[in-house]
Amino acid sequence: MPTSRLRYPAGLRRTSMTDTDPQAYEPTQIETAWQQRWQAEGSFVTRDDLPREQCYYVLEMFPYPSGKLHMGHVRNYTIGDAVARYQRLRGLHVLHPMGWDSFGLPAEQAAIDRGAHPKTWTYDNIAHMREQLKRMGFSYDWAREFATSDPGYAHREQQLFLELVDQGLVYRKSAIVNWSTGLDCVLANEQVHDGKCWRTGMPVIQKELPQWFLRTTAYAQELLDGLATLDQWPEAVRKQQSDWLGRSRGAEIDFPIEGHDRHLTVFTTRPDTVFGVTFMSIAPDHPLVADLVTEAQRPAIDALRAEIAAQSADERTGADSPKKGVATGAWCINPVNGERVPIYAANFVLADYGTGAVMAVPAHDTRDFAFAQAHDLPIKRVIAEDGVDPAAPMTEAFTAVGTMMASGHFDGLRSDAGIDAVIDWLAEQGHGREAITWRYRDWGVSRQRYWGNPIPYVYGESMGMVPLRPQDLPVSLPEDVVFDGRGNPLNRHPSWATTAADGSPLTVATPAGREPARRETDTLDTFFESSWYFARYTCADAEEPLDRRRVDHWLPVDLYIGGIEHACMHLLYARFFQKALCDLGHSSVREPFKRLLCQGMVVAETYYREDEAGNRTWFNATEVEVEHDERGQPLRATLRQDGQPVVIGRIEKMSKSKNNGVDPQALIERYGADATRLYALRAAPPEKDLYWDDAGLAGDYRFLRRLWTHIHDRLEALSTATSGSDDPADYSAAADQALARKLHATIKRASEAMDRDFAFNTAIAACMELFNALADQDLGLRRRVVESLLLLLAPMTPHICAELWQRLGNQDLSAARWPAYRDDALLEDSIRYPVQVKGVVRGHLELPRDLDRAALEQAVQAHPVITEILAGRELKRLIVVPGKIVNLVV
RNA sequence: GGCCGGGUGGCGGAACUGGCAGACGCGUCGGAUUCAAAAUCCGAUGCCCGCAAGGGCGUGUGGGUUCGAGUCCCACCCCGGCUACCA
Repeated sequence: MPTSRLRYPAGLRRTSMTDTDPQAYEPTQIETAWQQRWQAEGSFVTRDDLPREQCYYVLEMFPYPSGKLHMGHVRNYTIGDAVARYQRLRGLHVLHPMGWDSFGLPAEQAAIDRGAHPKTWTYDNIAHMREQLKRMGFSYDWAREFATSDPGYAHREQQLFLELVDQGLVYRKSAIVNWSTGLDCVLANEQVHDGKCWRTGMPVIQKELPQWFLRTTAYAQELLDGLATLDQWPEAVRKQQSDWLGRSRGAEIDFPIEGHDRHLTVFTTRPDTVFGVTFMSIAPDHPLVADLVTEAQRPAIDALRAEIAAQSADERTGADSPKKGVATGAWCINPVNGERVPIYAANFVLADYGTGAVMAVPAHDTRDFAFAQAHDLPIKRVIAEDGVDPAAPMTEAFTAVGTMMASGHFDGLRSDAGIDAVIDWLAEQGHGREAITWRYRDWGVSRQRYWGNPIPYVYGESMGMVPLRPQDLPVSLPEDVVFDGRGNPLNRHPSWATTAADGSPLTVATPAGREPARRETDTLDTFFESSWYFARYTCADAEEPLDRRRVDHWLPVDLYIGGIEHACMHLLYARFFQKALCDLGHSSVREPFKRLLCQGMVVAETYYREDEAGNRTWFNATEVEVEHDERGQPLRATLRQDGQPVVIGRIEKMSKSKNNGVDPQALIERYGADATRLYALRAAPPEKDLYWDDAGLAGDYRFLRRLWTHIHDRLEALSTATSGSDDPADYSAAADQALARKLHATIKRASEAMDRDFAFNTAIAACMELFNALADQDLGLRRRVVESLLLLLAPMTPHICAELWQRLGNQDLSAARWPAYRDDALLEDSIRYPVQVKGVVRGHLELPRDLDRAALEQAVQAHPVITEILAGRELKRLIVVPGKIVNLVV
């Protein structure tokens, strides 16, 4: 029979008949009651005055208030909450804050689409999502909540911006920028994915504009070095950041230009090949090109430059875009051997990396080799390949280590050692120097948008750009703005840019008095706000941007949880910011996040139909009926509405476009927050993708209800019994001893799973196993086991555990501690050894635990099980591993 | 192309340093209950052969090391993510 999704579980459907039945599991009632109690008692408000070793700071990446919670949030925040509650049970004082990354473009889009003011829209969303978070039972310290668009936060951020200006970390320059055609706005390099805007997917083009930059590259080396200390970060993130920083060491070499008194300076990581240069490549938009080009070549060069200017970033730098080069007609001299080499302008050379010019060594560089072949340029071998005739014609570039040749007095040197030798020699001769180049660029922070934090600068007619004085802050956004989707609304406001806070005309001081001034209308990239919010949580009430004592008390964050998609954006900006904050005197902790957990995506099945044109209509799982064969394999899917088949598509990340999302609100209403949390934690380890399956969630709901019913059916007996000993030795019945041992085994498994890598899934499985083992054992022991289960599950499903704990007659669960286990309590007197023959298990034998190897071997050989297995075969070798296994070799 | 993950039943996933593969959950099948269904409870469930006892095969593929390999080594295939002319 096909199963329908999102069935009402029986316990909920009967509400009208049973809502007075104190025995029924009613998640909504229990959960909201406990949530109100936690709120009223301020259960999760955190102090700042306890010794740091007794404290724990767990943080999840705060959300953009898009309107309502989605499953990704639910998963992320459930993981964080389970950790927070676990650490509290462990006796630690936990800081677990929440807030809102509330500046950003969707608010303006909503204004354009629906006429809602961005501010109203944003704060309405926050109010709704806050209620959803509370309904999930997350244990946040709401006293520290803020939104980054709050005047208080924005004001202090402007103060920090001015401090960064004083520190020399802010500058403005005209630059070629990534311009999103979707947003009408500049993007940072990190926000361009595959040549497209990371938010809208619209093409990104190159445009020249004056821009504000943060000198992030000043910290490039420290950002790279710091990665080595982040040993509790996933290797993948460290690798991505390291690649993004992209440090290369090599040499800058000056090539005199023939007929000019200037040099063409190149950057190379292979100075050992400098004797093999046969041409030069220069970026077409390099400033020297105009001076170099000969009249004959000018039309061709201009054509190449025009082509590049018209290209999008994607077309220009895509891997399979054709490589084009045009001779400039100019030549330069290789300073190491006096050879004359032509200078080409080439589209694959980037003006803003290195020096914007490259020395080309076709014999030892794959791309130069291809270019030389295409343009019929000479290929000159200067590194001999071991075991290969150096005179033989080359069919491909040799890029590995070999022996230097045709390189003057360097001949015979290994090329890897030659790098340093050539750099030293070039420096002596005055032809070059050692150089380090980074792929990482300064962070462009200007955005031509309304709903962002204004950059606190003004422009005077004679004074030019001037930072505001701290006493002139804050710069507040005007409320009366028009949103029509065309450019920056701040720019077109009639008076905001020229009016001071008190309503008078805006002026700026000059040596001769005051002159009219105009405000900067760019606002800050929203990554700016998320670069220091984790520090502000430690002192959300501080008058100053940050209270150093409290920042240093709580930082670094013990565990930071979020998606890996922020590896090179948020996580790198935040690390940069923390270092800058240190140098501004706000902190002395240079790395903000001690341990990082990147949770996987939430994925779900997709269903669709395709029309003749290949357009797909996607259906939500709630609209679809799936049939299985008798093995449980899905056979076909049909749309409920018309009974006609739909295609079962791939499993993909939940998204609007694939219509495979699930609304957490509906799940909470139907199954409760505890069941939803339990599923999010149980169905996959945190760092792996979570496959969404409503039937799985229903199973978790059933587990909770079984737990509830089990205790209630025995409530009178259990609550009047005294919690018994957990020591197997205190029981005589085998079933009691076994249960006591299993209790220790379960606590051990759960504790290790939590401590090692937050493997909630295995911790929960262990709890379910222990629950399944409950039968008619000793009553006191069973009470002990049930109480332990409630404690072990409390981080995951806090409401039901707190409620049952209390109904058993206990004080508040929050005063209790995570149960302890003893290794010696889980050992049995005898061990059931598997007996293998040629690696295949053929039988078992039960032997006392404390036999040593010799005694064990004797016991094994004498055992009838062995004799039977060996019948007719000769034992060649006997392997006995105490405590593990018996293996017979025949 | 480069880098990083990952391939285990019908599905999600277990398996600490090599030691009984498939814990736990879902699904499926059978049974109880029911006028009937839903819900609930009990049982079975890696695949193949067999009435059964039992046997054979099994952790992407092919080799190797070992008494013993999901786990270690070599080669390859497939999937996912990130990155993409960085000199």
